[in-house]
Amino acid sequence: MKPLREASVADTPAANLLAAGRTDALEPMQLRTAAEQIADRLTAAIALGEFIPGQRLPAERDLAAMVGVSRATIREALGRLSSAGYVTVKRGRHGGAFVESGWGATSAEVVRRTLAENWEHYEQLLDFRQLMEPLIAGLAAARRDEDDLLAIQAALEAYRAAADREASRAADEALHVAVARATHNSYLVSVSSQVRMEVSLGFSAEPYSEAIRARAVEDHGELVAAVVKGDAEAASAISRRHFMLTASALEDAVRRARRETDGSTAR
Amino acid sequence: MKPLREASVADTPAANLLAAGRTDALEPMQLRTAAEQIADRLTAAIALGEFIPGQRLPAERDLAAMVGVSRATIREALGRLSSAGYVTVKRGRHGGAFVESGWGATSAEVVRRTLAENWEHYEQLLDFRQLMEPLIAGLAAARRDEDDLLAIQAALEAYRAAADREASRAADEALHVAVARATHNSYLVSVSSQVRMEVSLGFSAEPYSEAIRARAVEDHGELVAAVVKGDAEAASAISRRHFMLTASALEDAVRRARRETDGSTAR
DNA sequence: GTCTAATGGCCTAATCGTTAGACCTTTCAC
DNA sequence: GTGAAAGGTCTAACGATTAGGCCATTAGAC
Repeated sequence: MKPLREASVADTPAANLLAAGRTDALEPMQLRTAAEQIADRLTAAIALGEFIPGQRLPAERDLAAMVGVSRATIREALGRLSSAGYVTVKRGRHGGAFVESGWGATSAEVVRRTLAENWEHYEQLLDFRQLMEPLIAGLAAARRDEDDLLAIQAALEAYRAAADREASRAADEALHVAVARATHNSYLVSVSSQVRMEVSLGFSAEPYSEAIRARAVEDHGELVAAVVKGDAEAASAISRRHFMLTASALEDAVRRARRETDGSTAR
Repeated sequence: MKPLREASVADTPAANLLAAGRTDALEPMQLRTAAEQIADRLTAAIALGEFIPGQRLPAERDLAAMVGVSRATIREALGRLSSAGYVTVKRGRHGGAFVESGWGATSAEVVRRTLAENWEHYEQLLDFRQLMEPLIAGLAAARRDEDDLLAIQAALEAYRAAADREASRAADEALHVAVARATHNSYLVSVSSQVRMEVSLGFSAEPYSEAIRARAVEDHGELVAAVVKGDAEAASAISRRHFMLTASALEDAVRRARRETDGSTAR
């Protein structure tokens, strides 16, 4: 059987860092081949907007050199991305693996089912994000130096200028990385980045509309202002408010999706 | 050359979750064999006190069955633990791999050098711990239910009853796990556990004395009381104080060690 | 229109980690 | 002493990975 969980969206990279419910030292090991791990990395990179839709990944031979692995392995990994619908591959000169937009070959249906199945997991993920991000924002305000401010303000400008949804997401990621870096603690940078990745992979369609974006632009402006002023309290509060909003939007969306799914399928 | 970093203490399992400075998707991959991963897991389990010194690990054939891997692979992993000095292996009936006490075949000298080399890393680790633990304590106080309280109080009793240093560490771990569980967020449980593991592996000799233990017993008592009362503020404050103390003790110890090392070797 | 360079697609031989299983050796409890 | 429970060792087979070469397709340069 196994109609779902074949190459589903949240499947590939879920077994990742922070993985809730972890490695109790004597649990069966899940052997992961190099190709799988590379596929996970690339998926994560796409999810985090390091490659935006329409963009071409490096050539297979270049990827192989960069990652330090043979071309055959890279091809295996790309094959997975391709059959999961994240990229499409074209041949010939200037061919390559191009990031799909819409994320959607592996349609929303699968996403919805996966999400509904792991709902408790995602509740905890959102909860965790709402705890960490205000902490990070407050700390960034307290610790930022001149270089941090420059990076943050540049990222904010880029966010304001972002034209479409995809550019917006990439800029959002960059901004949050810049803020996290301002804490001068690499653990926080790492944790926040991984949380964003999991959120992005889990909820492959984060709610987006002109209204939401307008709101986000405003929030980000306020957040950056607080960080610039060095007002930790304010930065923390703004961050908390911001993520409460987006989280409840997500929760609404999922609840709606869940109702549909429960209606159409048994179990 | 390469006199250090051969099988040094912090070496094996450092490339782990939370790993500060992580996977930028196109960085060279570090292929890790199953044996390496299992060795890391076992090392972590020992570091976290899941196996205490003198205790015997399960028989190779049993480990193989438990982890879901062949005996040859288990032997490879145990070989690493053994040559790193974490366990010693005895043959014959009732033989097996026994956890070393003192942690010390891989003597303090190596530890000191490794620590001094990665000092910025450990500063960030301690910083991170001082941020996360108060958050966890406060949240535990706010969210704990009856079951959590039972578990926490049992762990506290066990800690009070712990006879020697090793038992004390195992009980400490259990108590902190119980508190983290009370947050009802598996990400927090996971993060705090991993931080404790890294601290334990990095500073293989956490300061210990009757005075320190007495202080810890007191702190833990107060912390648990605050959690029981549901007083998040107090729990958070106590936790902050507690970890500030232990962190500065660690920093002192390392500074002292560093001075020695700098005196004896020319970088 | 033809050529050419850059790209993906495909094949092969060799290496290495892993498996399953058998058998040997050591040690201790009875 | 004997037997059972452990670690120690060997082998044949498999699968993932590598290094390298060659083919097929395509876009741009001329």
